[in-house]
Amino acid sequence: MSKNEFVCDCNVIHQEVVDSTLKQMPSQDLFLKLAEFYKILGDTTRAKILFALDKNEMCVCDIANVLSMSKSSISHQLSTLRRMGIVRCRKEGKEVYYTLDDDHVKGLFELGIEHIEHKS
Amino acid sequence: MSKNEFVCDCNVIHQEVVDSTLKQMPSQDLFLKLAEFYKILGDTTRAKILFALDKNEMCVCDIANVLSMSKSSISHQLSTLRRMGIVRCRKEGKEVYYTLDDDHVKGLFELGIEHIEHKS
DNA sequence: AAAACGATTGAATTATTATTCAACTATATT
DNA sequence: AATATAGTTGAATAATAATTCAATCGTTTT
Repeated sequence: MSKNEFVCDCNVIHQEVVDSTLKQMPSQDLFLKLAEFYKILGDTTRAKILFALDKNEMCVCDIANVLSMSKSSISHQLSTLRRMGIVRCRKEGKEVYYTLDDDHVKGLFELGIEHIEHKS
Repeated sequence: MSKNEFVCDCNVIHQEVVDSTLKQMPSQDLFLKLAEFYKILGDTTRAKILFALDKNEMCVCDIANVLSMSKSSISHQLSTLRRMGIVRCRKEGKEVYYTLDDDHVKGLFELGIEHIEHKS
């Protein structure tokens, strides 16, 4: 039985295409990891933070000021970026300074800008 | 007055850094467009659809079967992808066939995979 | 050692996205 | 023309993610 009644009620399924595609599909795990990665720049706050950090090392307060947002929300975002290994931080007295720690983010930016320019 | 009391209660702001960064920041509009673009692959459903379409042209029902999801949710996602100019469709009888219509998506994929491999 | 300050954290709230469900369109088949 | 089928759509619901708020931590200053 190749047709899954629960998924779809059609009978035009191109079974060969479906099967061959299924065989080539990466694992769910890979898709989850990819999605996690792309989500990084899929939020303007994070994108701005990363863009800013690409220019200068900054403390949380600086970033909050650049983005005109609360320290807390910036800190939350920084903590997810840190967890993902996209930014690194160093403590100096009471302040915590952040820097970019990933080579692929810049590539993402460029690709995105290319896309936008191409589509408009 | 350079210090914005409403944003942040600290007084360690590195004003030169903040100002210079602000000057270099792209417009809010650009960030919104970028975010919209990155969100495309930031969802496993869409990522899978695009990966599948990169392999073969498929009708909605095929895609639903590859992903084991309902026609409706696939159709919703396809409509946003179409709106963004990422996929194209062609009608043939009752069926609608979709194909990839963007050069940057493949680049995104590759960059993402690179990132994942690098970080693990 | 107390107070002040920069930053972080967890829980609650708000905002945003994805999926489902039911109704509907358009084409094809009888 | 009536019925069936592939796909779409809008509104409702469910799931996810971002921000706020209040409390807290660690370091420095007094």
